Amino acid sequence: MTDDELYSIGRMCEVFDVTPRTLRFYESKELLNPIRDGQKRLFTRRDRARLKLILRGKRFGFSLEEIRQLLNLYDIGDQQVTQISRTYEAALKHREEMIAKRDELTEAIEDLDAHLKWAEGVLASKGIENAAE
Amino acid sequence: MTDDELYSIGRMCEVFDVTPRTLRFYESKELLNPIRDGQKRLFTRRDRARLKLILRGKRFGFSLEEIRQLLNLYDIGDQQVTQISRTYEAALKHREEMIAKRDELTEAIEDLDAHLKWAEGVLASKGIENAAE
DNA sequence: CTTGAGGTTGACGTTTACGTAAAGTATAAC
DNA sequence: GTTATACTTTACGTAAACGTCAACCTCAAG
Repeated sequence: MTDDELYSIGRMCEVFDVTPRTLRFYESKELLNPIRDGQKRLFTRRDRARLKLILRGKRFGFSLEEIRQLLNLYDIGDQQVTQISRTYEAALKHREEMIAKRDELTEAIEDLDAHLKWAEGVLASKGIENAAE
Repeated sequence: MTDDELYSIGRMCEVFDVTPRTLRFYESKELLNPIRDGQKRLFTRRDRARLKLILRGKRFGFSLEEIRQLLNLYDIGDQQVTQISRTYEAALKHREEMIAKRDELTEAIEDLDAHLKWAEGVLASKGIENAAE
């Protein structure tokens, strides 16, 4: 296929805006499995895809452990059927969680909007008061 | 008004499903300002509203410090105009962040859906294979 | 009066998610 | 050959967000 290039740790850091420490840490936690060229790590397309998912998950407030569970879904190919269906169930739950989170976010945004509008009102009237002094 | 009841720390813990330690910690961080009856804390309607926002913020992956900034918007009444507009600006930025986060969540959900569908396919065919043995 | 329920203030411990040196290796460039 | 660049492992440090005692108060009930 295309894009089966291998990235050095430095390259990874540039592309994803993380530190080497972070990547090594994720490897130690078995979130990434870079191959080796001697000592050096080489990150595959799969590692890059996983890292993207990791960073995404983090932004949503998931812990690395939660994310680790989830990552299994994304390379489900080489698992037994029972394992796949377990992973599948977990993913379904996760999906529910994400949807709930999105709904709550929507609510929070609307909430914030209301307060922003109110603040605009306050700013306007206080501006007038101050201008009147 | 209505609902100006004061909650004990125990009551708060039941209602919001947190520990006393958490509430005291939030107070020490100036996220909550319970009044006192002697030594005992009494949480006002305002504290409850703030706690709700805190827990919400946490679920979205915001740090307590970020949340603290935001909380200011919600009782903006007794601030100077310059302070209000600063708070307002911060809230606008926060709003952008939340919207971005929601969009990304939507993307992530669609992404997950695709993988789920694929997994369904795998499960179906593997199920057939296994049934054929 | 003491007992229990519910609260208090320290203060040290823990987990997560890395940061930050310290010291060594490997390779390409001068 | 040494110098710079990029990387390595090992290991202690740190910030955030609480958990977990220990020792104390206090007030109503038996």
